[in-house]
Amino acid sequence: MNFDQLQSFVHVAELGSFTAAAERAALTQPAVSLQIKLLEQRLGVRLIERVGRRAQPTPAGLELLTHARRIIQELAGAEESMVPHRSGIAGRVRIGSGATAFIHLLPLAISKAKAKMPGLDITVRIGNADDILRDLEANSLDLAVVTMPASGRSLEVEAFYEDELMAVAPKGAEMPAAGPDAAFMSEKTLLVYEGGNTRRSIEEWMSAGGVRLKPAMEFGSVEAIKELVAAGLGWSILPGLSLKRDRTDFLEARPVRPKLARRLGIVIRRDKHLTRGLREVLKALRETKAAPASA
Amino acid sequence: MNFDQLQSFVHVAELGSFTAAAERAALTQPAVSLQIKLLEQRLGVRLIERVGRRAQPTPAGLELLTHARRIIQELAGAEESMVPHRSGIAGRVRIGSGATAFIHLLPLAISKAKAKMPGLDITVRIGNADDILRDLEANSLDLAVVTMPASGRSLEVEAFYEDELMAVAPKGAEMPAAGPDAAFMSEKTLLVYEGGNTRRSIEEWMSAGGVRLKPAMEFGSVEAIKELVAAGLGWSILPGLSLKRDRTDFLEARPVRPKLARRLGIVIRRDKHLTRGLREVLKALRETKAAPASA
DNA sequence: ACCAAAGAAATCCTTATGATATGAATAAAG
DNA sequence: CTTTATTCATATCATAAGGATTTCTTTGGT
Repeated sequence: MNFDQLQSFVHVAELGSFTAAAERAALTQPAVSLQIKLLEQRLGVRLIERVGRRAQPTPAGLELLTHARRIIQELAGAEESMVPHRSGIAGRVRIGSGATAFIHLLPLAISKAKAKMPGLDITVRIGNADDILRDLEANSLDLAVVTMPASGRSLEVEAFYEDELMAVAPKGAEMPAAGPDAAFMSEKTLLVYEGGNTRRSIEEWMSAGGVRLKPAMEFGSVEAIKELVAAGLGWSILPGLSLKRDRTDFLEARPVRPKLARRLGIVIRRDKHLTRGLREVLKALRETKAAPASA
Repeated sequence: MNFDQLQSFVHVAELGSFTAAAERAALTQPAVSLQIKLLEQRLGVRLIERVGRRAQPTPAGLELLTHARRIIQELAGAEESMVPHRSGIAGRVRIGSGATAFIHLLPLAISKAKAKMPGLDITVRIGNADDILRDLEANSLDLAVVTMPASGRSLEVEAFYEDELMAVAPKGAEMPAAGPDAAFMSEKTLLVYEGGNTRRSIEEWMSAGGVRLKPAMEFGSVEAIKELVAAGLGWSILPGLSLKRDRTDFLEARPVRPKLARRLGIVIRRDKHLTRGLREVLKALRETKAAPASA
């Protein structure tokens, strides 16, 4: 049972002639005869009544005609619906990211990609690196922006942004000009972001400085910590990214000594097919790297 | 663009695997790979994302999936619709009916239709009017015989049989010669058929007579009620149809006053194509109307 | 104007082969 | 002793070549 057979049948029924139907389908007349014959065999029903030189649908043919027309129309609709996808007008990119990277890095990149490709459908999932990477491996995400290192052998990591960690204090607090070191920081009331790679980096940095991290409180939100520090409740060590934009008039920030940075990476599956939308987003991200958070 | 290709695509998308899809279609895996590839080439869109050992539909694929499913379903419908026409004489008519109408009206009509068309395949579904009509609209039934009124804009109703409701009492009970009225009946122990249009008619009839229906017991089977009345457990009001045949020697039956009848209708879909089998059954039914339950 | 038969063309399927990812088992390191 | 790399076996999809089937055209009836 073929589309061609149905199409030919419709033509024959409409035109009342095998020859005319053949002509319209750019076929020879015997080909059409055969198609109808096969269709009739397949369905076990006579579809076209050959009387004299007229070809006329039987009752069964008449009923099939309505079905066939609908099927052909549906088919055209299916084809039609693929056009936006074909021309690269439509697309989808599912991004996973940590909260900080998302807030300060992705909006610009997303808007750039959207400007290039208005039909692009971008979704973002915020989560911790582990979950994000698991989803990436399961291919329920197309792209991730997470703190390195990112494990997983099926994943490809591209260094993307170096985000220096800063000591943060309330405005007016005194801070060593060369930057506070681990010993200095360990004497302050520390509000720390809980969990994640960033937290681990800070712990290692303090260990290297000979002291242990003794957080006074832990929070799940960098934004919350910023507010608390600004209100004078303690010090913190936060990603520079999160300090670029606002609250600078209530906060004192300086790079720690020795320098400590977390490196953000763009992660995709090694075998991921790069759609146009995905390429646009990647390009926009790499451009953002050059001029970060300038918005 | 082939049905097979679409079918394979649907299978791959649903099963998430080329190999599994191949197995289901009784093909080899490369055949399925090729079909998908050709389909993708034809449409100019990537439909299945092959990532790792999993296969999942792209956004374009997801959209095509809905179309493809519909097309395949339409095709099956087309094929199905040819079955009644097949081999001239064979066919199938699916009838839905209430239990009473079925037992006393349909057997005769069915045997008549079968005599005319021995190859005809007739199936009957018993149920309440609502379910039957729903199935009729869904085209999983071809014809229904139910108590009117039958709602449904896509349905065509033909009045078919007037079935007088009779007061039924155990043999020997005294009954007004002109027929019992509502007041009279309300003093008896009443066994009533539960639910349905017939029940509603009786309620209205008693309301019109100034009394309320106070059933002693309700049953789901007219046959059961007949037995109980015959056993002297009470009175009832039943369709005359159900009293024509048997048990007359144990039952006293008389039309109620004022006369009360339920009207049975033949219902088909307005756009239903009349196959020969269906026409035969309709004809047989209309003949039965003239000489009801004489068998 | 449609049907039938035979050869030609195209399509489609299968077998065989290769590449890649996954999962388990094993070895190495903190 | 748990965690992280490495290795190997296995499962999956892609590709290529050969062969079988289908389908079309040509030619000659009815």
